[in-house]
Amino acid sequence: MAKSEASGTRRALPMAGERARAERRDAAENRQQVLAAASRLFAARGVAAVSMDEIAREACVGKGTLYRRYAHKGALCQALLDENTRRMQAEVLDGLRDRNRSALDQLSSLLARLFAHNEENAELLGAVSDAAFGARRDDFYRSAPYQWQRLMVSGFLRRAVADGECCDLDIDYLADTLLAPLDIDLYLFQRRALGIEQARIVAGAQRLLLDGLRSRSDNRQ
Amino acid sequence: MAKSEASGTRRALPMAGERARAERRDAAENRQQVLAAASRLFAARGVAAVSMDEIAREACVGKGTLYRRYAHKGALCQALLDENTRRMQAEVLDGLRDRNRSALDQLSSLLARLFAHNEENAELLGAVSDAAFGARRDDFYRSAPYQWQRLMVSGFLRRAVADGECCDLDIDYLADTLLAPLDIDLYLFQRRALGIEQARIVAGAQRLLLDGLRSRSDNRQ
DNA sequence: ATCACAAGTGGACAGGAGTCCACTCCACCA
DNA sequence: TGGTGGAGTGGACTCCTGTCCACTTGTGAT
Repeated sequence: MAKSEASGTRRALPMAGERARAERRDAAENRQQVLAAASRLFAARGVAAVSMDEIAREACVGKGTLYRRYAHKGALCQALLDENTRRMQAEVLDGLRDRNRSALDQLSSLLARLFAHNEENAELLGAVSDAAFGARRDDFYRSAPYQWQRLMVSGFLRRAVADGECCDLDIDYLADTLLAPLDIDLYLFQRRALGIEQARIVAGAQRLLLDGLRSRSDNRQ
Repeated sequence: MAKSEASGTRRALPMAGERARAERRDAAENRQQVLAAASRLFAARGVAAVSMDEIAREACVGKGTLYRRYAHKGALCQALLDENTRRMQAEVLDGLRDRNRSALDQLSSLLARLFAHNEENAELLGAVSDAAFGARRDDFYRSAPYQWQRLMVSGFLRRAVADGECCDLDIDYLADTLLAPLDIDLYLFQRRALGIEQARIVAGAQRLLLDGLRSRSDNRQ
């Protein structure tokens, strides 16, 4: 439940070249309190039913403190997702070692892993999406987890073109477009409202997208 | 600005088999007031900057009245979009007359027309999307305009399979998935943040999706 | 014309998000 | 070891959404 950034270390910005001061001890404690409280309340009553006020109260912290750390509920949910996100990323990176697989094959696996991530973290991902509106419309697309996905996809695409698996592609456009079917709102609609099982979704997406990318001799225009 | 449902007719539910009473004259007037006020304020200051309170005030109507008609700001925006939506639908239906074009060709045109619709109505579509969160998560996917799009797409897919343009497809899954790249948040990100022009988006989507659908002899699994 | 009642009205209210800012406290430096 | 500046704190406050409900009005039936 505690994210690794917060547990153990006291550094706020572990990046290279930091001028940042150490995170204060009380601040670090409060950060823990907040994440623990949120995770407790969410588990008990569901993300949607818990207000930021309540989280602050449960964490014995003022609202200002809560908002200083997490600009909105979506950011807090991102933080709670952090551990799962890292695990997923590590798994994907692990699969990358197998140099025998073609770029498109690996892209196909990535998609499967990302759909699984959707399935496993549906509620928090939904909350993240809920918070992205108005001025925050593209917060999601600018977020680190999404940009990581985008980076992976465009890497695969570049390699696929280099290896002659595809004729040339508009990679900058496609990177985001290939990820579009993963949209959590769409995914939840297909899973829950239409009752389509995860495996069918993954298979459908892989077939559509991979066939759409693959080189073909009779490629018009 | 006034939607046709409200202008001229006084019937609230023009469906067959209606037991519904006529819409009261005062109610009809207020409906007009509300739409006019909203359209005025939105034009002046942007959708996001206008609150429901203000719209009610500007329309000389109580908040209760406003909410009776439009459950939330998103629904109001849908209503304002109505006229444009109808026009777009009529155009698409018109293009359907040309019986010489293959189903996939027509699907391709549909996509182009839908992207244009996105472009022309970006702000209101964004507001509709903003309102769809939490319990309203899939309001968008259940809305009449979206269901119409879905219907068109699955119709084309069915015809494409029947005509042998595609080998068999998971139409129920694909109908929504083909529409995923039209997601207004994604579209706005690509247009504004990435600076990709509309034509490039349309071309990219058409190529990816249509090639993904088309029958191919070396089609694995 | 008049009546009964459903439809329509509007403002008070509840509750949540997010801001603001005067105040506290601690990590670092000299 | 003490002083200090900036990070951290918390709660009052604003603004907004959406609900509720007592009241009003128009409509179709008689």
